[in-house]
This record gives sequence, C-alpha cells and structure tokens, in this order.
Amino acid sequence: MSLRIALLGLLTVSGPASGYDLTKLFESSINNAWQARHSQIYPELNKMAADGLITVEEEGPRGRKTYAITDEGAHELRTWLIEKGPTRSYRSEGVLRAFLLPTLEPHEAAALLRAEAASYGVRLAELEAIRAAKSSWKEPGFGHYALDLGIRQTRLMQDWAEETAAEIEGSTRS
Amino acid sequence: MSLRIALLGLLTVSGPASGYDLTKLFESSINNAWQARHSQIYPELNKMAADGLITVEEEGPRGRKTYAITDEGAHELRTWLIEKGPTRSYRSEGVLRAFLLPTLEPHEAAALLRAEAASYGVRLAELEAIRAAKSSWKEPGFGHYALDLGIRQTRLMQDWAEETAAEIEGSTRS
DNA sequence: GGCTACATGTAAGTAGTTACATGATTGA
DNA sequence: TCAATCATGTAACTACTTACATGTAGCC
Repeated sequence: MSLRIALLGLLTVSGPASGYDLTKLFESSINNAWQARHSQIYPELNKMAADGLITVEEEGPRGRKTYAITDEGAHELRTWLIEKGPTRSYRSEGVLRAFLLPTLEPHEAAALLRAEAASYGVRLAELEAIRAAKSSWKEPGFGHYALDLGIRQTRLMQDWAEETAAEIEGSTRS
Repeated sequence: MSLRIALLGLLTVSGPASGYDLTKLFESSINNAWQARHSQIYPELNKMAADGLITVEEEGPRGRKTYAITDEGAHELRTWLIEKGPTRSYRSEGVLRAFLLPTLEPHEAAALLRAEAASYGVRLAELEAIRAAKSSWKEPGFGHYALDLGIRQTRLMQDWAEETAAEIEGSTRS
C-alpha cells in the first residue's frame, strides 16, 4: 500500500512520468523512507493502471509508457494522508542494534557506537550538501520537509551514539 | 535475517524461553524497531534450531518447547553486530508522509502535522512512563539504551511536526 | 560499430501479514 | 464448568529482493 501511495505522490509533484523516471525519482528521494526496486515498481504501476488510479497517457520509443495520475488516484492519495490517522509503521536496524547493545561487552558496545556515530556523521554531511545545493530554490520543493526531518534524525542518531558511547566508557573506567 | 538476530538477542538477555515467551518479549520491546508475529516467530525458531543456533532445552506441558541459545548462536549474533558495519535498513511511514506533504493544500498539511504532533505527544508520555517505572532499577537492563533513543526520536518527531506546521501556517497568512 | 543510458519486464525466493485451526492448563 | 491464558502451528496472501532477460535509441 505504501508503495502505491509513494508513487501517486511522485506522479503528483513530477507530472506525467514513466516507470523508469519514477524509479529514478524514487531512488533519489523517497528511498530514504521506503525502499522499492524497479522490479516491484513496474508491476505495481500496471496494477495501479488496472485499478484506475493512473493512466497510460502516452507510449513513446523503447516501449516507454508515460503515466499520469487520475482524479481517482489523487483522491486515493489525499484520503490516505488525511483520513488514515498517524500510523507509525516503522522499522529500523539502527534502533534494533540499540536493543542488542547490552548483549555485547561494554568496550565492544562503545566501539560499535563510535563507529555508528562516525557513519552518521558522513551521512549528515551528505544530507547537508544536498540542502545547500537546493537552498538557491525559493519554493519549498518536493522533499524539502523530508530533508529537514532526515537531517534532524541523522544528527539525533549521531549525538545519541556519541553520548551513549561516552556513558558506557565512563561507567567502565577502572 | 534481522528477525533471527533479534530472537538471538532476546534469548541472550532472557535466558532459555519458549516461542510464546519470546513472542511476548518481542511485543513489549523490539516491536518498537522491528515487527514480527508468532506466525513468523515459530517457524523461524524451528529453522534456527535446525541450523544449530538454538536448541530445545526442555519440553513442557501444552507442547511447550524451551529454547536456549548455543555457542554458535551467540557467535552469529556477535558477528552480525560487530563485523557487519552500520547498515541503515530503515523504513518509516512518518518520513514518507513528510515527503508527501507538498501534495496537500497548505492548510491541510498544517492540520495533518498538528495531528501528528499530538499523536507523538501521547506516545512520548507512554515512553516516559515506562522509563519512570524502570528508573528504580540501577542496572541499565535490556531496552535501556533503545528506550532512551526512542524517547529522543519521538520528541524530535513531535518538535518537527509542530515547527513545520507553524512554518507552513506562517507562510500562508494572508 | 560499440558503448552507455533508456526502458520494461519476469522468475524464484525470502520476509512478513492475516486468518484459520487446535488443543491444554489454570483459576474463579 | 467456563473463561482466560498458555502454547504451537499452518495456509494463503501480499510485499520485497535478487537475479535473469531482452531489446532500443542516442551519441561518439
């Protein structure tokens, strides 16, 4: 279901696009919150067309099919966002590791956290570079709000990992 | 794979336990980072036993099977945590909604964010109650680090939703 | 002519969800 | 005896991943 909604969202902001286009858009944006490959996207688009949420607007070279969102599709997206209250389908290997931390020796746990903090630091720099590149835009475009949220979350993970590592190291001093 | 690791972690901290026990432990802890029902857990435990990661230590009434982690299982868990670098398998409907925000009218987006903020507020209170109830413990037990992380993340989501709603409302004032 | 990017698909397998199914023990 | 809880499982389906498969158009 979420994939369907994500694709409707992409079609809304990008205008008519092919499965190929949508796959690339997906990779550079929504991929940070939800994952799907072209092998899942193409069949889903066919099902969505069969369900009347999108239509093949144009057939181009190389078998290219350009899809456009229908009124029914736009309605589906809007309903999902507004009527279906705040669901929290959420899965994170990072948080799973936090649960498993006590299964390691303190020095191992601290080392793991330091490595994680470093990795979040790299990620944070990447995200901030993206924001800097987009700051010339005035309009808050697609991904603007999500990028802000992603930066906050990454910074939080980095801080948490660093502070928790320090805490563990502090309580182990001999 | 993650489910397997999660179950090995639970067995490590809880000691020998049945599928039923593990399902309940899972629900009250790791469920916040990863989801699985008993219908997935029972078959997985059987596969893990076949692979030598756990053993049936004891058979009790009502067909109860008590599993214990083996040395091989403990090794598998440790290796996964330490050698497999910081992976970020991550999926969040909350962040997906952030991406889709620009597909709504500003007043609708702001209302959605206010509703989300309220929902995160409720969640935050629940998590803080859990922390308060556990504060009498001195040892940082299972879930201690993950709970701290969860509280930070929930607060972040609440703040982000509130601030973003205010920002949208501010830029729409006539 | 050959490389790269465009473009769409299917097949096989794993992971996860929902629903169905069954039965035993405990305590009121 | 009845209800709740303990306890384990399977079946059918949906979602997702990895790998395979094929062919076209544009550019140098």
